Amino acid sequence: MPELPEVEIMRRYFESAALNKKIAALEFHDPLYKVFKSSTEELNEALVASQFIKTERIGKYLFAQTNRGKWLHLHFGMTGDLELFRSEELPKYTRFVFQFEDGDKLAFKDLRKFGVIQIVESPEAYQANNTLGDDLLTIDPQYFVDKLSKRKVAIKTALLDQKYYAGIGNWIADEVLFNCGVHPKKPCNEISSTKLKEILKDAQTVVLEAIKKDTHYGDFPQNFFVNYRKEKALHPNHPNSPVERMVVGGRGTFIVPEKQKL
DNA sequence: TTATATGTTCGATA
DNA sequence: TTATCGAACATATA
Repeated sequence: MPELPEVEIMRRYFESAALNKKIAALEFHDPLYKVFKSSTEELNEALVASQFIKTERIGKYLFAQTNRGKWLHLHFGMTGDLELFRSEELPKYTRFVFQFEDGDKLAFKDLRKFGVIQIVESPEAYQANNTLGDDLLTIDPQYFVDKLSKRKVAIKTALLDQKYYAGIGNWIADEVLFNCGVHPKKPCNEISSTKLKEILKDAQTVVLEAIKKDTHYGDFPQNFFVNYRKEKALHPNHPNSPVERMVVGGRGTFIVPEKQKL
């Protein structure tokens, strides 16, 4: 479920589901240990009998601090999600469960297992060790221009890179490039500073609106381009220019040809 | 059966 | 050394 807006919505869900509740036990349900980047011992040590006191989000990365100081880091990959439940039966694709003292259980579900669960010292330490940029919403326009204006990569590829600004994913990149009328394969160094600033501004606007409307994947505001993000779809403003699919940076990419030219 | 899917990482190549 | 590219990861659905 996870680009920046969805992770922000998940952060709020996590807070309402888990904050200030004592953790009674943990359950591990991923036999291949793909999503656990910390050992079961380390997770138990840091989490059992403690409680979460605050959360933080950087781009698509969610962090929660325990009252014992350590931070839990959650990443949702392509298909990660959280679900509060009380039944005996596990929600489908559950990989991990927090059992709380009050009987609530919080499942980390992840069909494709691209997600991550681990204990870290702090969000800042994680950022430094993994070359993760600051959250997209806090990025300064001049910094954005400085980081992009000399690169030769396709603009879409650069937008998906989390190194300098974190949070843009595949549909948001397409959304923003459509809004700004930029072809995804356009090399960064051929785009004016003014246009780059417009791209940043639009990305932030899209993200804020998606958060405000409580957007979940497959359920976007009507005016979003993502609703037409499939081959041959007709956007109402461009009835004579059906949506075209291509691959940019290894990702499926959708454009309206008459609006986004190379 | 083949292609595609909300993401990231790592090895190869330029 | 740095920048970029492409494959790989795991699983379901069209």
